[in-house]
Amino acid sequence: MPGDEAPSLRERNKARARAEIAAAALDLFAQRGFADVTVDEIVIAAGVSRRTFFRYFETKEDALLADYPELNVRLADSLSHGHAEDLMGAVRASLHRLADWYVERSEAVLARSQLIHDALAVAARNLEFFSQWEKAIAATTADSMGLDPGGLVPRTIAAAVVGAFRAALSQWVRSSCQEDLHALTDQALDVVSAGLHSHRT
Amino acid sequence: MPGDEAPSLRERNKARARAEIAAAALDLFAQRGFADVTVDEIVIAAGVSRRTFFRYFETKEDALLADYPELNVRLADSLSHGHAEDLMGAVRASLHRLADWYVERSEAVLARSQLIHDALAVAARNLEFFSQWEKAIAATTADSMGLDPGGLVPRTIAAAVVGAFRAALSQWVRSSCQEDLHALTDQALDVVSAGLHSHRT
DNA sequence: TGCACTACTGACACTGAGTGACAGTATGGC
DNA sequence: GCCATACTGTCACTCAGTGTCAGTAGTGCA
Repeated sequence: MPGDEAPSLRERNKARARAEIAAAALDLFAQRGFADVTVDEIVIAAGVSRRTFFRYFETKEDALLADYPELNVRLADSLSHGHAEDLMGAVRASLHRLADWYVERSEAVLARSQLIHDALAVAARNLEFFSQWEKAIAATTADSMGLDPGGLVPRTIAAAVVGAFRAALSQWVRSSCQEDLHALTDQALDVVSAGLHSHRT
Repeated sequence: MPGDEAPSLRERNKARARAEIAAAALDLFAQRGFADVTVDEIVIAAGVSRRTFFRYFETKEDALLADYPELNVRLADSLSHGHAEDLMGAVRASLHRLADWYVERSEAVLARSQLIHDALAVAARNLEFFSQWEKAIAATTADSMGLDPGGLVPRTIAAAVVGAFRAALSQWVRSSCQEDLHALTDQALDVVSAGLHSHRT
């Protein structure tokens, strides 16, 4: 299969071009906001043609969320290495791997978080990615429990887990990445893991 | 305040126009899919001008999800009437009121569910509405527990609860609205309420 | 090194969503 | 009936996203 091991010159050029376009876009977005930057301006800044931009990114939103797909494969990879006996442990470990990714890019995450909530279309696109995580976790859950991946219980568990992680991320960003994302993730997972009824007042 | 009690002729005309446009749009979407229908075709079918369409709906997606805002106010209304002593009970009751809404519109829900997943932009917009429910439930939760509505615990609880309801809805649609949505809602809520750890294999 | 083959890019024209401005028409209060 | 206000239609415009095709750079092979 192509793309394995040694990336060719073409592959490397593609990856570099994609990263350069995304960087140029993020730079402009950070200066003037998502809506006020046109694709024309991005491609001029990046030194490529309009058409090339849309070969790398399906939409303008995707240019802002350029590295999310990488995050998806990281989650899928991590989930596939977990032990089926301890489902929640495997899921928890996978989420901590995602947390690592976020912590490594604190500044970029912070710069983007405001932009994401400014434009409704970006916010919606952002949620799409979380829903992909839910699918992946539901599949793993169903697999370990011998259930239908589209069934009620796996989907409920996946939604609760990803929801917990979203809450942790949100709190982390609110603290300007000062709090410990791993600790927040554990706290949020503890809430859903122990059960919501224990939070009666 | 205007709009209360007796709706004027203007108000009724607006509501009717909006409903007619949405009906014309849904009809065309059902025939040929979301992407293959242009706004021009919708406005011709509805007998209004292009500009009028965009006065009633911000985007083409919103024309398909026309009655969702109504659902949001129903949730907010229901939550505000709950007793603070029994948070989970109030939330559960509110979700059942939403379930009623869906059950009343089974055919329309079914017709739309396919369209929603066909177009990525619609699916993303759809998730936006669920995230508004999360905000509302997080606010209620925070209120009843004396916490920050944007804090970790209320957001985690809200995400888990709404996630459970989404899973129930999804399972209901998969059964072509044949299963009992209220029972599915209760089952999903029981999963998150009892705690995920109880689902170890 | 030279030659074909394939992947990628740029240029151009086009469709369609969404917006701003303004003139015309219907509604509600007097 | 008259006037202020809300609503609608028309027109012109910007910009996102797509199809096509010719040109160029990277790759495999002799």
